[in-house]
Amino acid sequence: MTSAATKPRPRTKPPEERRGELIQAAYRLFLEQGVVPTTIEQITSRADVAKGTFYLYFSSKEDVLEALRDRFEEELLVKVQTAVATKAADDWPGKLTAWARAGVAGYFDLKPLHDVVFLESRPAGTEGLLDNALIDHLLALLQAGADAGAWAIDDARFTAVFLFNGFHGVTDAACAAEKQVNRSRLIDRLEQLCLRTVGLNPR
Amino acid sequence: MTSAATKPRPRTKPPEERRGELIQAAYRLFLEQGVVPTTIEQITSRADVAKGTFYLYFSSKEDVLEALRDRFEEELLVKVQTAVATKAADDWPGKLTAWARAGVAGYFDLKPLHDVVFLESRPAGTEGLLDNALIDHLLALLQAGADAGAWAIDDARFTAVFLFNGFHGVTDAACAAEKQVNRSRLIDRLEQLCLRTVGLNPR
Amino acid sequence: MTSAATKPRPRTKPPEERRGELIQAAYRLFLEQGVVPTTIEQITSRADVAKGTFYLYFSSKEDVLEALRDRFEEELLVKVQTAVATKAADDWPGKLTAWARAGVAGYFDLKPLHDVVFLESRPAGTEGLLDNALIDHLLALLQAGADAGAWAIDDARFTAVFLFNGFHGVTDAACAAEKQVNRSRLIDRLEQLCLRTVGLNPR
Amino acid sequence: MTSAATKPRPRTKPPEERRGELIQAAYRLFLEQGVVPTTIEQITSRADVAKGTFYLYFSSKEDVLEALRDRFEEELLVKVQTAVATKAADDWPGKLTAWARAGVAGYFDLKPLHDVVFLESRPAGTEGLLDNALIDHLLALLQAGADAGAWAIDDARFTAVFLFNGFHGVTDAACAAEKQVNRSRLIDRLEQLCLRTVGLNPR
DNA sequence: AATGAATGAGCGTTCATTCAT
DNA sequence: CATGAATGAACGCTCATTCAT
Repeated sequence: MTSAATKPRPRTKPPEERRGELIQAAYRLFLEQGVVPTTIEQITSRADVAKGTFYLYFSSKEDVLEALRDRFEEELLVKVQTAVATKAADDWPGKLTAWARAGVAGYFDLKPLHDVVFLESRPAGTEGLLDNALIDHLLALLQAGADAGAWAIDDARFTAVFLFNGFHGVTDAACAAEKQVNRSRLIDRLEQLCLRTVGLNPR
Repeated sequence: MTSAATKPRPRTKPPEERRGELIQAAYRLFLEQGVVPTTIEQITSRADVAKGTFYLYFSSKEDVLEALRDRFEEELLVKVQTAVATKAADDWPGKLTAWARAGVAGYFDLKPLHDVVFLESRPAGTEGLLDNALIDHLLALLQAGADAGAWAIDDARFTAVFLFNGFHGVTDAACAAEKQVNRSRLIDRLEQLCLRTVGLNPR
Repeated sequence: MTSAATKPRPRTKPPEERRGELIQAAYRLFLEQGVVPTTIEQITSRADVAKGTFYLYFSSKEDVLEALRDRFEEELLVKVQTAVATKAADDWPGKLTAWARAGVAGYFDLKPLHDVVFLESRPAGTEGLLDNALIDHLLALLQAGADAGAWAIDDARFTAVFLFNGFHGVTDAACAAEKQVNRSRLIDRLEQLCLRTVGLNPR
Repeated sequence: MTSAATKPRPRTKPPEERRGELIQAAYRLFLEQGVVPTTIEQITSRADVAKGTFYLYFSSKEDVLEALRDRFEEELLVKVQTAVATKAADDWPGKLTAWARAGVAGYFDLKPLHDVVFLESRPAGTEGLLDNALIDHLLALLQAGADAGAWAIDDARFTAVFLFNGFHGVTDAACAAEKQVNRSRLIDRLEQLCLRTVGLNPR
């Protein structure tokens, strides 16, 4: 009974592409209206597929958020890893400050995504711990520096968690201050605190 | 048609009491099943009042959470203030470590409440900044210590935010590690980092 | 436990006064927001009494509307009766046109009340018949005129209903035309139709 | 877990059919119990669909009433137009009385529907004017007759409104008189008044 | 693979009415 | 007479999910 004039849209696409389109549609809607008010129907409509198709790729809205969280972590981790790697192998303070600098820059770049996936929704567990890939990377850095005698820390994981959360807090605070913060001042101060945290007391 | 056995429950109570019972009922349910799955009906049923009565005291579920948030902040602030006040007026490192110690203890005590009101639900704004009463108190402490020449910090607010978030993160992490963590070790390490953060480098 | 500062408002008033205040409060609210959206609470609050007091004077919202309907009918009837009575006993066309003229004027004056009680709510029965006091009065007039040989009508009640509804319709239509209609033209035309209806064909 | 006996009712139907079934279910319920007491749930239950399905086709109960109103107006208009069209082009009194005759017959036939959509609920505006398609049709008829010199009327719209409302009132009154009224007598009298209204004074 | 009509449990919210004080 | 805290039935509406096509 469907009219012959129905446009013969290609009824199929590579799964990865479909999935990506759905994620992108969801992301934009989350940004525009928030996570909770966004309905599956809006997502599929934006992605130009039928409602049922959503469930071919995801099992729920939470599932999409999971995917976005992975994306966030991955992107930020790459930025930080790259920045740290540019430093000389034995320039441990340099590596640490590069970590801070890249972290700040990355957070600012990914702020919208970050807010959607960590503020508006709730992963599952406890909170700061959940940016785990970042913390693990920082942990490895701190441990390596300690092993090399660059600084003295009692418990690398403890320090990593502390440092990461402190960094996270001040960066959030800076973002929250509406007007474009003085980012270089933020980095300066953060660098100082990073160094202090590992027992390197400049000045 | 109502059975003669209908209990003649007192039809009225002091408003503060009713309100308190509703808050308490909601709190317990939030703890047991989480915030989102808890319905107004369950709350009123637990508080042994009719559904409509809820709306005499609150305008929505979010409203109850607000009340719980206020309760959390108030209780924690009192604990911290009290602890800091016990220290000699010029014992700045002592005050700072007392802050950390009381903060940890308080967080452990109030953890369930904390999780309900800050992890499961979302206040409004950005996150760590929102424990504002705590940060403000710490800010005042840092500023006073700096004025007294006890330590050197560039930006008291920045440092307070950093310190608070670092503290928050490690405490959360400790709580998350299911087994009863070694709390004194946590406090020791946190004290060290607090002192380092303000430029006092022990050892 | 109530504070001694509570104003000692006179706790009692003559019943008729209380009742009148409630009716007046309800009427104003019906006008402002419509009948359905107006709650008992708003009415009592406006009348500055407690909710329960309403039920001392009325059994429901419908009950208040009933009272307002009575008021409307009474007021309009008086206007019309008065106008008709000014005419000479044998001036039947004069009486009929006076009826129309006073009816139009009365409707215009009482329009807000009319709309509240006849348009927004529903009396009970069928509609046009319900302005019964008016129709009965018109019926008596038509019958008397017919008996006096002033006009020829087959069925006085039938004619009264027809005339009343025609009159009602054109008056409503005139009111509905936002801008202040030319009321004298309305009356002129209506007079003509009244006379034609009873078989007096002017011109 | 659903019983194996769950009937595999066809999950889909042509939209127009579904819509029609919902309208019909609503209509019957409105008739049986009135508009206000009828709930969406009853409508869907009667139509043998789920509650949510209602909102696929209508946005509210008022929306269904709108549909019923359209149906009423359309049906009555067709009856009247057809009747008028049977008369000779120059038989103006014939056309007018045919209008009245068909109108009465139509009202009697559609009375239940009429009461539901115009008495129990409220369209939006002022009342009698709202049967506009009917009035417009009558207006055209009166105007054409006047242009042809068949009768003399000052203001065709005014006369149409008057006539329509008079007709409506007497028809309602006749319906309201429970016992099957003498319909031919009603029509006779109405015809006479129609003619008088346009200045044709029989006898 | 894709569709989208249909589902229905579930929720928040309102408010007329009661009755112990 | 008057109060107003408490009631609780009732309702409209949403939307994640299913499944026959």
